[in-house]
Amino acid sequence: MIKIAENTIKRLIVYKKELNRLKAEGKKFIYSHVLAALSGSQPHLVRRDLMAVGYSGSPAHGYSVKELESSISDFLCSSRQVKVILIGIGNLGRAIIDYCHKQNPKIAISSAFDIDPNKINKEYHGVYCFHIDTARNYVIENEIKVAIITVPDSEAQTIATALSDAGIRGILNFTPGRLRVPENVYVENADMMLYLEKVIYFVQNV
Amino acid sequence: MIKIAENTIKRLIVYKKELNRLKAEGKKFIYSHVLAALSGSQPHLVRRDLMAVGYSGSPAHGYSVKELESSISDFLCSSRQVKVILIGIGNLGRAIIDYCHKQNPKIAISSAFDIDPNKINKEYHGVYCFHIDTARNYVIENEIKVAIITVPDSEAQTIATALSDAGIRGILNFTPGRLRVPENVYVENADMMLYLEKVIYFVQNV
DNA sequence: ATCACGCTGTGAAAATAATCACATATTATT
DNA sequence: AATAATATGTGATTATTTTCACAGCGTGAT
Repeated sequence: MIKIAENTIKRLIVYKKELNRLKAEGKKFIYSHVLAALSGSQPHLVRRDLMAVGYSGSPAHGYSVKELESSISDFLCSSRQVKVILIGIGNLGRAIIDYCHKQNPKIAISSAFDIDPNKINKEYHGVYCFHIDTARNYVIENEIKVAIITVPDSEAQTIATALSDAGIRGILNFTPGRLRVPENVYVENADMMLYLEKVIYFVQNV
Repeated sequence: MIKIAENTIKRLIVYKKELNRLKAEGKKFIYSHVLAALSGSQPHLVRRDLMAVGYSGSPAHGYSVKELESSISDFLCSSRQVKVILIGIGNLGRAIIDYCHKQNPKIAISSAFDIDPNKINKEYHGVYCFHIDTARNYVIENEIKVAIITVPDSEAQTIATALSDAGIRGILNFTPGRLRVPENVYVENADMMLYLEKVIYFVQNV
């Protein structure tokens, strides 16, 4: 497989999101410069990025919204549906369940896990919560590949290790600490404080 | 001012976080290769990034943890303390207030705003919540420069426009939509669904 | 006092990413 | 049917970012 730049992936995900919106609005075709404007990108870059996807538009109408959306969607994620688990039913965990629920039908949070007995055996926006100790088996039995970690900092490494042992392949980590995981586990750190610091930097310095 | 790459900024923020942890652990000195390992970076890149900050280490001991932390901190954010407001007391808003509270003493969420009467005039982790219509005046009177938006999608653009008019300079947007704001307002989009899609891509394709 | 070691700081090189520029294609118009 | 207008797709170019490589320095050992 040809190597695709990480930035290209990030932009493709944004294009896809915009295309979905356009599709819902009933728009049929879109030009690279319009998609660029909607996505905070550049027309040249949109076309360059789409080379990776392999979808071709028409000089007359631009890209078919529906076809391009489905091409990018297939490129980014070949499976029909991806099952994800979430560890840690705090405010953040609940926000994510709610959000995912309405946002992307291709991604389903199939179960949640927590250590607090008050949270276990309840449903949150349709997602059932089990005891955290059962997560390991759940991952094995259901061949879960991706987990979202929204537990308190102190628990993060323990659960990351357990999940890695059970065969998880990707973690979205909302914890501020850096997780030590095997080489073959991809970790994306989403430390919200860091985003805030970035905003503050650009406000003060640009 | 010399232009600093956005990636450099992101890494510096991570270095700072790690240095803070090391400081708390009582570590006095650190080498570039250790800091790199802790931050998911490379020794060369650490040294290159630190050129922007202008702090010099010693070949014998590496960098003084305390001094380097404070140099990066000053570089990223010169003010003693930054006041930030948060719009939208949902699960996500509460999670952020809680998190910010314990994470970074230099950044303070000075007030929160919501439209729901049940949430107004209450405190959340010590942050008082006002009616959303008062946000505009609050920004003007307190010279607030940075806002966090965690309202439902449909409200985001309205509040972003109001805040921009009131003189906000940076927005951390947790809403999936792209905000239209004046040129001089910096927007950082933190769409959690996008991070999740990124993880899924790398799990399936790398 | 001298030497060896291992680090930092940085110019230079390599790799990567973004932009340009234009040949090509498609449609609407005359 | 020919022409004009406009957008795509991509080789070439430029800009940016990362990595390399090594001089120079400070420390501890001999």
